[in-house]
Formats: sequence, C-alpha cells, structure tokens
Amino acid sequence: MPKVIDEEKRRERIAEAVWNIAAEQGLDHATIRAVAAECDLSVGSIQHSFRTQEELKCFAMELVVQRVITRLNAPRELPNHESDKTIAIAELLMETLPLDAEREKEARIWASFSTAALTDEKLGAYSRQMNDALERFCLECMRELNAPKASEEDSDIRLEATHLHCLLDGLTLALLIDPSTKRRQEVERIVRDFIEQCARGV
Amino acid sequence: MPKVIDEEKRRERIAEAVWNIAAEQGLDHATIRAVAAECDLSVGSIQHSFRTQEELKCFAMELVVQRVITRLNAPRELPNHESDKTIAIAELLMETLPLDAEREKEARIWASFSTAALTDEKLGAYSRQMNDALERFCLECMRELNAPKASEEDSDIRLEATHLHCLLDGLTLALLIDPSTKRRQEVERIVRDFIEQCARGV
DNA sequence: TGTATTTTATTACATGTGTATTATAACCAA
DNA sequence: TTGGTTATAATACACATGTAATAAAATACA
Repeated sequence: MPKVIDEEKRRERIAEAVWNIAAEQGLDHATIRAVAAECDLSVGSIQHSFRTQEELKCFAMELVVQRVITRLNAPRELPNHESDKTIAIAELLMETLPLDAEREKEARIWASFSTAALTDEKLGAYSRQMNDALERFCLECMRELNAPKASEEDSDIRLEATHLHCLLDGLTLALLIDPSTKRRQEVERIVRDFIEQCARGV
Repeated sequence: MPKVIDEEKRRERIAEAVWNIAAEQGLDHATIRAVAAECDLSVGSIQHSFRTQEELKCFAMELVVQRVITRLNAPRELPNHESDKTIAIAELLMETLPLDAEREKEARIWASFSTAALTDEKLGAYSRQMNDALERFCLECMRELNAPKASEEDSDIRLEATHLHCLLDGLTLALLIDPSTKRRQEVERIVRDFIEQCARGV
C-alpha cells in the first residue's frame, strides 16, 4: 500500500496558493511553477492532484464560492429590539466588505477570479453562483428589516435587495482602489445610512 | 524624408486592438503578436510605436480614461422643469451603464484594466483617475438634483455622490455577469428610484 | 532619378509555460 | 524484511512570448 495523504486537504492547500498569487500578482501569474513554489510542493505533486491548470483554476474558484456561501449561510441570531437589529444588520453587511486586511485580500482574490470569469465560460458559472448567494443574503437582510412593517410588496423588497447587493459590490471595488481610512469611514457611513433608510421604510 | 504617418493615430489604432482583445479574451491575451494580428500590423510596427509591452498597456489604459473623461465632461443642457430634470439626470447616469452592446464592451474593457491595476502599480494611477472623474460626475448630478432645495449639507451631498458612484459600479458588474433583459430592467428601475428619492430629498 | 531616412517585415534568441515522461523515494501490508 | 503501490521529484519537450537585431520596402526631397 502507498503513502496515504488527505487528498482533499492537499487540493485545498494548492488552491490557497493560487489565491495568494492571485491576490498579490493577479490570477495570470498563477502558473504551475509559481503555485508549486508558493505551497512548497514540486510541479509533479501539483500535477498529481490536478491533471491540468484549467482544472486547478476551476477548483480554486469553486472553493472560494463554497467558503463564502458557507459563511453567508452560517446561523446567526439577531437582536429582537428593532433599532439594535438595524445596527446588527448593518454590521453584518459590513463584514462582507474589505474593511480590514483579511477581507481586502479576499476581495482581491474574488476580483481577479470574477474578472477572469468574464472571458472564461468555465468560470462564469461560479461567478453567477456567488452573485446569487450574495443576492439571497441581501434579500434576507431586507426581509428582516421590513419584517415588523410588512408594508412593502415582495417585488419592491427584491429590488431593494438587488440595490443593496450592487451597492456592496461597488463599495468593495471603491475600497480596493482606495483603502484609505477616510474612504473606509465614508463606506461605513453609506451602509449605515442606507440600512437605516430601509428600516424606516422610506 | 521618410514616409510620414500620423503617429498618434497609429498608437490609438494599436491601443484599440488591445481593447478588443481585452474585452473578448481578457487583458492577459493581449500579447504583442495577438495585438499585431488584431490591427493588421506586423510585430515590428508595433515595436516602432511602443518600445515595450508595458508602455503599450499603459497607453491603452490611459486612452480609455481620457475618452471616458472627455465624454463625462461634454457640455450638456438639462431641462429647467424640475421633474423633467430628474428624469434627464437618471438617463444621463444610465448612459454610463452597460445597457447596450457598445457600453457592455466598454465595461468589459474597463473591468479587465481596473482589475489588472490592482496588482500593477503603473496602472493604478489611471484607475484612481477614472474613479475621481466618475465621482465628480456623480457629485455634479447630485448638486443639480439638490439645487432647488439647497437644504442639505455639502458633506451629505458628497456622501450621496459616493453612494451613487459605488452603486453605478456595482450595477455595471451585475450587468456584466447577467446581461438579461430582466436584469437590465431591474437596473433601470433601481437607478430611477434612487434618483427620484434623492430629488425628493429624503 | 537618386538617396537619405524612416517605416515595415522577418528572423533570431533567451526565457517562461503547460504538460508528458521517467525515475526515485516513501509507505503500508504481507 | 520485502514487494507493490503510490506520491514526489526531476527532466524533457514543444510551444508561446517579449524583445533585439537585421533586412527590406517605401517615401519625400535634392
């Protein structure tokens, strides 16, 4: 019998090396050799886990989507008190933004993959999956905000969820381009104001 | 005396070839040879106009910024009547979105360049220039909307302009990922609602 | 027309890249 | 220990790429 390794863990370790390179140098720098060096493996070992580079890139992107979706679906409990809940939701949403170094790295990873997905049909599906998940998450948040009133049409809430979702994407981009403290404060203020406005049901 | 060509036009023609490839296959596919083929020139001609590939990419990105800024700064006249003006501004803003094939291509070009700018310091400056220009444009729009009231603080208007700007970026991304008619209609509705809300000064 | 000068085209070359191949090393069961 | 199986490593190879070098063509003025 051969040496036995946890093949799934190995694949994830390699995928994370792709992430690092994508965040720091762009996805196109994630060559087999660069990835091998990044995760301290030989080219042969990478090839053992992934037959082709395309397979590796797909897996690396799929894993991003998986992890983010898992996090978005994590069980949460929101405060009962209405104004506390509003604040909690705003903070929940801000956790998706690159307001600290770790999230910034994630956002850079995602930016490189989703741009690649625009011209790579194989990756496009993951892009759409992520989009759907974020939209659902925003929709849940909006439902929570509107729950006590139940005054709005469902289609209106869906539209506001899409608005929120796109706003978050745009804020993410803005923070990647300008991660200054000033910008971060503006972004936090925008999210809070928007959520409060939604809660007031304007 | 040598053959005389319009060197500036030539450079722009080459840059536009880079754009085409970036939109269709991604910026990393814009190799010297691919660009030469795209604009029906030899590799030597490209080299005559651009010493290195880096120089070419910078020029190509700079030209995008230049053209967009020129368009944003184009003189416009808005209707005097208030509600007409609101509608006009909404339509003005929607012209920046990839709601038709031509704008979609532009957005894809910009997406590939701005993502590359995240990991390429040389390109980062253009990214920030474009951002500033869009933000100024949004600010002008917000000022127009708020002109008749003059009730808001300037800092609030600036924040709303940033909100608008980020929203537009996010909507652009959403349309690139899903350019369906349904999505387009949602996007148009979101812009109109948001602008109306701003006009009402909520 | 001839020629100087620049544009264009071709080629060459070093390096990077994906991947197949091969050889070695590591491991578990008998 | 030994044998068989698999993981790892190293190498080979065809091809793409950026760029330099060189040759050829084209043009405006004398």
